[in-house]
Amino acid sequence: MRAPIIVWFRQDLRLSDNPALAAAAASGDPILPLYILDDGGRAMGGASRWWLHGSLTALDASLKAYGGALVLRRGDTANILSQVIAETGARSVYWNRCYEPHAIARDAAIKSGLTRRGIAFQSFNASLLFEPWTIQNKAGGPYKVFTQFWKSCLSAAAPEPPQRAPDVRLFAKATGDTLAAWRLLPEKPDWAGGLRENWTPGERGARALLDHFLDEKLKAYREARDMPALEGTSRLSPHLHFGDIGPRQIWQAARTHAEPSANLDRFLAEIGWREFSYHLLFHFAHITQRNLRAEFDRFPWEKNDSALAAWQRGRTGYPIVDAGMRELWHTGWMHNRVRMIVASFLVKDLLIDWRAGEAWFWDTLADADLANNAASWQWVAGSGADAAPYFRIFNPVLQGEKFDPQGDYVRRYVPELAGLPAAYVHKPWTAPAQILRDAGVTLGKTYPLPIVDHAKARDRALAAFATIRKAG
DNA sequence: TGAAATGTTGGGGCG
DNA sequence: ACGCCCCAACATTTC
Repeated sequence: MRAPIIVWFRQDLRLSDNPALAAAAASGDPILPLYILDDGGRAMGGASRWWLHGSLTALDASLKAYGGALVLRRGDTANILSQVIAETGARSVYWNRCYEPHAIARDAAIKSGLTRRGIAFQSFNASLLFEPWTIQNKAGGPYKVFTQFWKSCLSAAAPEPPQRAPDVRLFAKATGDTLAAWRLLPEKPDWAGGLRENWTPGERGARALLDHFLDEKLKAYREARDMPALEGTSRLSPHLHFGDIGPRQIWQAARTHAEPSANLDRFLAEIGWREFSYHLLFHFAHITQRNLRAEFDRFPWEKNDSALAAWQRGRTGYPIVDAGMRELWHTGWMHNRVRMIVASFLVKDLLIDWRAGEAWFWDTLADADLANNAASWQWVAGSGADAAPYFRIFNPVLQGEKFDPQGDYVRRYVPELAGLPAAYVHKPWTAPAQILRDAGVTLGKTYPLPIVDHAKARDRALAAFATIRKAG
């Protein structure tokens, strides 16, 4: 028996468009598919763990169809790899690249360890259309402005077409954990009902969602993408995070499915924002912790635990904000337009540090992704690259009325307001007493009064912004 | 990938 | 008929 190749799965939990797996399969050597759960890094949130369970289940099932099985190990990544190499006599390890700072450092250490022991390794790109070091501005540096970045990407060499799932014929075996033993699913209480109703983790679920989006949604994408009551977006973000699907597959499917159009360009540009986040994180690794724009280090954030808690639980008294936060809590996901609204509210109306919002999203989003999360929060806060200027402050009432005109989104996630007519559903405190009574709403009791006055909060935010602008 | 404040314009009411 | 005022409606500027 020939020595096996370990295919180390990470954020590429799929068989198609998986260059590491394809290369291993092409070698003709037996393949040992391995996934390592390493609790050493930033702890995964509950919704992410739920999703990971589903993706690993699906990947294992796909491998079993070929007569293989996914080997699960838990512990320090480098130690696990050493053990598996020793146990199986593997002579090489293939994987697809990750781009988070800790992953880069970890993988560098692993590579030197493998080199020392004479174990071959190869890494591939499965997760990005344009790897961060391949795109640079005229000065040879990283981009800090999205439109320029994306223009540069679009004029660069086109992404490789995705590869089909290889016909894997030969597997190596090794012992491993059962997935159940990892206890990734919530037990007492089982809060994952909303996730199960909304999502099908894994490669097939991702492909079905993509096809549905291209068939039904793309033609109206530009308008519908901002309406949270509609399913106008692809909802692929958690699948992309775990690698149930890769951006090359989305890119190719979208471009072969649809004629060139503003809708298509806009959709691909959203994939571009993901690329931009990875570009930023790679070149400015500190953005997960620190402001990209240093003048924000002086920003007078306020510590306000009760306001933070009200925001987290969807009890701010602003219906569109509360609907978004409850959608997140219930489904592990939030519509993009609403993410911007709730983030603006936290940072600008409550003056709470974006890092508190980033941490909450990290804990609760199924698509929690270091690059996207940090870059997007800094974008909203104004401290990031190509950021919204700080004075661009969303009015939660106007945003609600503009993007959820009938109030359907609010009614879905804030059922205690469901009886209010559209004219008041985004500002219940302005409703006449009789209308509130008819709707069964008692403000301050069945639904909170606004925890801040937006007009005052806006003035306060502008004043806070002025303090860092003058000084710097 | 805003909103509010301020400025401008033009139609209609009215003396 | 004319000038004046009011104020939507729209545009521009500012935060």
